[in-house]
Parts: sequence; C-alpha cells; structure tokens
Amino acid sequence: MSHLSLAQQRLLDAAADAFAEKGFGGTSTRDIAARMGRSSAAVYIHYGTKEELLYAISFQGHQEALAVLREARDAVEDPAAQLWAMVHRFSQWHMVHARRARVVQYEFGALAEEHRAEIRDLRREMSQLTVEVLGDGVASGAFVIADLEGTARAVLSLCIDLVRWFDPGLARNQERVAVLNADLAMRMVASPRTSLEG
Amino acid sequence: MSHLSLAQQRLLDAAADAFAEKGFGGTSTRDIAARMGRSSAAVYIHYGTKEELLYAISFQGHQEALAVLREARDAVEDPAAQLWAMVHRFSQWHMVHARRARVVQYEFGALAEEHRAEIRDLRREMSQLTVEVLGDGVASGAFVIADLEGTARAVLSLCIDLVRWFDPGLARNQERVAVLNADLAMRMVASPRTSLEG
DNA sequence: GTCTATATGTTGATAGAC
DNA sequence: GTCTATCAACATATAGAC
Repeated sequence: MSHLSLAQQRLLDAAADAFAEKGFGGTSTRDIAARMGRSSAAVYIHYGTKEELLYAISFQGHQEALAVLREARDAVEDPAAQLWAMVHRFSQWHMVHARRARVVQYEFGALAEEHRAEIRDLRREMSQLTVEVLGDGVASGAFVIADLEGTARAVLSLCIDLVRWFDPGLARNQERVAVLNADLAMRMVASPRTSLEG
Repeated sequence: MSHLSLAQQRLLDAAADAFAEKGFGGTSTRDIAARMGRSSAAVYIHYGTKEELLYAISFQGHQEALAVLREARDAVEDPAAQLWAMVHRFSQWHMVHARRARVVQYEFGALAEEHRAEIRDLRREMSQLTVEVLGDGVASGAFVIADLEGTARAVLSLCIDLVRWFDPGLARNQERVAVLNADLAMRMVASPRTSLEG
C-alpha cells in the first residue's frame, strides 16, 4: 500500500502540485513531467493513466487524513479533549499539506467511478469517527447537540475549507488558525454550563 | 452590468454547469455548446474566450453572494439577528445555486490576473461586512470574540464548504442545513451569558 | 446568431532506441 | 527507467455562408 519508491513519491508530489494549481482537467502530463525535469513519457512508468495518478494521490491523502483524526482521538480520553485535538490536527494537516489536501478535497469528481466508491468509504469513516466523538460528549453531558451528523459535517467543514484559501507560505499563522478552529469547534458543541472559553 | 440577454444567461448557465461538473480546465467549449444544443462556435458569440465566460460567471456570482449578505444584514438591526440572517441566507444561496456557487468558490485560480484582482475586491467586501457585524456584536456585549477576522472567515467557511458536498437534489434538507449553520455560527460567537440556544 | 468547415496547437498515451 | 519521436484525438478559436 504505502511501499512507494522515492521516484514514485516524487511523481505523486509533482502531480499533486500541478492538480492543485490548475485542476485535474487543466493539467497535462507534460506539466507534471516538467515539474520533475523529465519527459512526459516518464509519467507513464508507474501509472498507466492520468486518472490512476489522481487516484493514488487521493487514496494516500484520504488515508493520511483519516489516520490524523484517529491518532488525535486515541491520544486522549475525554470527548472534549478528543474533539479539540481532532480539529486542531485535522486543520494542521490541511494547512501543512495544503496542495495535496486541495486535490484530495476538490478532485473527487474527477475520479473513475470504481475509485470514487473506495474514496467514499474513507470519507464515511471520517464522518463516523467524528459523529462518535460528538455522541460520546453528549452522553457524558459535556456537549449539547441537536443534529449529530450535521454538526460533525460543520466541524469538518471548518478544517477542510482551509485548502480553499490558506497559503502554505503563511507558516507562521498555522498554529494560530488550528487553535482558533479547535476553540470554535468547542463552542459549537459545548454545553453552556461547561464552557472552557477564557 | 446585469443587462444580459436570455441567450446570454443560458450560455452562462450551461458553462457554469459544465465548469462545476468537470472543472474549468476539464471543460471544452464543445461540452458547453452541447448542453445548449448548439455548435461550439455559438460559445464565442458573446464572449471571446473561455476565460471571459468564467469571469462573467464568477463576477455575477460574487455580486449576487455579496448582495445576499448585505440584504440579510440590512433587514434587521441587532448584531445577533444580523449574523443569524447572514449565515442562514448565505448558506441557502450556496445550496440553491450549488453548481454556480461551486464555480464561484473553486475556480478563482483559473481567472486571468486582471480578473482575479476584481474578484478579490468583492471577496474582501464580504469579509469586511462580516467582520463589521461581529465587531458590532462585541461592542454591544452580545458576542465574545478573540479573533474577529479569523472568526469571520470560519463563519463563512461553514457556508462555502456546502458547495463541496451538497446535492441540489436534496432540496428538502436545505432549510434544515441553513438553520443549523446559522445556529452553529451563533454558538461560535455568542457570549455565554446571552446564549440563545434551546 | 447560428451554422459548417477548418486552421493551428495541444492532449493522453505508445513504440522503440539506449 | 528514461529518452525522442510519434499518433490519433481533441482543444481553442476563427472564417465565411446563410
């Protein structure tokens, strides 16, 4: 699965940069090759079509993002601390890997139907994970939430929309934005009586 | 500005549908023409290039979205009511016009530099409008906000990210989602002492 | 305003030398 | 694995008839 050669990973990174900048449809295999300093034929050594390249990027990216959410949850026990960590790290991931994350989030529709189905499963796992944590918080009385699934979606939207505007050059702002998002997510769900705000 | 013939508006709608589905770079002028039942030459009657077509869609869309925010604010006086209405109507707009809104939000990078500069101004106006309302709420004691600009961005993210996943076929959910987003935005900013939650 | 036809360049992908 | 050379299809955009 993740046994990619260095050359292969360089190819994926070049393709992701190009897709993020010009979109999947607006990127030519020559664009990608030029970013690696190679000829366009080099693109087809590891992947048979441009779409397979996109799928590899998308699959790897979704797995990474899902792992980030899982690790954040597993690092702590309290639902409030779990949600805070999840939003903080998920936001960070979307800023640190802004270009790859943009492809992951925006080029779903460019995947072949068979590949879309696989990615859909990974996305569902992310939603379910978030819904579970929100549900645990409601059960413990820490959260007050009327619509679990809608609120989970909204919390993830806060992080995902970063790829639309965040400039990876603004590295200094990353931590500030990640903390802001995590704090805002807490406000969105916290019971008024257990406010953690300063 | 908004003096578009019916044929012209049909062209923009066909182009927006195509761009939303396949991306700007992935859409050919033949795609657009086929959606209108015309030949590809018909695309060039009103606009000289594919990019001009995108700019027309983007400009019109941003103006509409900005007007929606302004009207929501102007309809009421209290900052809390203003913010609720803005998020409610801005969310609605992104769901009702999901395909056009997707082009508006995602194809900024495909615009020519001169056009990007104009669109940037409209986006800045939206941010400023939101920051102002949040600032008024802080001044009146209704809101408690540490980072005005960051929070304004987050509130708009909630609405904008709808275009990534919302299916216009799910018309029944529109009002539910719009109300949820507006309620969540209130939680994000409301002073703990003035909670409006049920 | 719309068509057919077309000029000119670019595209994804492959063949075959090294 | 990487290159050069190439193919057939497709791209944007235009010319000129109706």
